[in-house]
Amino acid sequence: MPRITREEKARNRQNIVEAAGRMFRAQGIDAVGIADLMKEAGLTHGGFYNHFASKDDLAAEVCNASFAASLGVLRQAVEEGDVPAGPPLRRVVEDYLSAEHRDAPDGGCPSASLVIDAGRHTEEVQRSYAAGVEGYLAGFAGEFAREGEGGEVTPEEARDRAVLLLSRMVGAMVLARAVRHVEPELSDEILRTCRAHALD
Amino acid sequence: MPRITREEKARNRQNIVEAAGRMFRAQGIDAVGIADLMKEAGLTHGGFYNHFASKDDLAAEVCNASFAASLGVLRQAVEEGDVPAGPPLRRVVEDYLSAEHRDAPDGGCPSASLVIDAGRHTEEVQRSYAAGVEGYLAGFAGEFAREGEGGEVTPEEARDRAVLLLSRMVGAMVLARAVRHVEPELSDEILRTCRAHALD
DNA sequence: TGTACATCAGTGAACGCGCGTTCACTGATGTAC
DNA sequence: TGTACATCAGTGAACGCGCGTTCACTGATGTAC
Repeated sequence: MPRITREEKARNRQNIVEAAGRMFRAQGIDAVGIADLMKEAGLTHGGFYNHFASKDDLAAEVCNASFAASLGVLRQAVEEGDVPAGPPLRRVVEDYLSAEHRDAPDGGCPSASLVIDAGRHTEEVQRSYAAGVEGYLAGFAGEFAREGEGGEVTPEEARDRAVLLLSRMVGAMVLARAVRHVEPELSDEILRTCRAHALD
Repeated sequence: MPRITREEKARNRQNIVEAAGRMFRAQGIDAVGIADLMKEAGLTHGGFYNHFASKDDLAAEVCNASFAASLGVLRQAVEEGDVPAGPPLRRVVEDYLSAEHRDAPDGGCPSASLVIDAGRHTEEVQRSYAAGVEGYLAGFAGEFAREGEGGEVTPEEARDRAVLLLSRMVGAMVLARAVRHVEPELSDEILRTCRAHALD
């Protein structure tokens, strides 16, 4: 059947990146084999190297793509203000520290799901991850600055608060996920407590 | 040369657990091979199964041992109050969120170094991890209760603060480690900011 | 526009490697008398 | 206490497996005329 159209090739590549994005976040980069993710993308494993130089090459691109998608969702939540009411950052916290986010890492924040994986891979992956973290921090800091409209919040304070918020949310999420299967109540408690006090 | 003394066997077993404790925390459980860690313990790989039923069996024991050792160090810091002055929990935060702890995960807190690994292994490993987290929380909560001596701190508040503190410290540490090689300044900033505000 | 040919994405077998685990063997230790 | 024998911790080769990666092959697409 091959050879295929240029558009089809592009679509296949996109499918690989998206499948890997879900699988890497859910299971970890090393736990997902090339054959697994190619199958998930509807292809066979041999063609992988028509698209990427190596698995680490894909991992770096996946990291970028996952952060981009995740930041997009975040920004949308901030602007549109769907279900949970209140100021944007409060809504972000509610979404982030929800049981749904804990139980579906495949579509969630890569800061949390790839935080250990990133450091154990290529420098390219690490750069990609660090850039994503910076993106999150910038988004949060901007929102803190906007909320403190009276002028009492300096850029430095906004930045500090962003760092504190991300650290808290990432810590709560990784801990909640780690104990979820054996201590569901502890897992819920961590989310609940941090949800209530994350913006203190 | 074998067979060896019972005491020697016990010492060998201890060496394996300690070597694995360091290596698992530094590199992750999956990144360390049986042969690697047996070599580090001064043995050859074949003898591993004279001591443990499987790698996961060892991982669970290592998780327990690492938490026990780590909690011991913590308790000691609280009681003895070495270099950094101030109330115990302040000293714990300073130690925990230090560059030294970030750069030497092999002797550090398993809550941070094994947080992702735990969830990806046996239920036994997860139980072992969860028990360690509970140990940390109990220790922190006890200290919060002791510090709020005027009676204004209820047990529930002490517990909440413990959950918040651990989440913040774990989040800051895993993030700082993840970006350390490519964005050392960001890594330092995360530690510095959280050190300054962890007990707010 | 039509034709001839080069390109190249996908396929699936194969390669080399390292992993967790098993095994036959060794010989000093532990034990029964 | 001394002797004879069973035990079993350590050794290192070997096994099976799955991984990332390579490769020869196919045949529809893209392109040059």
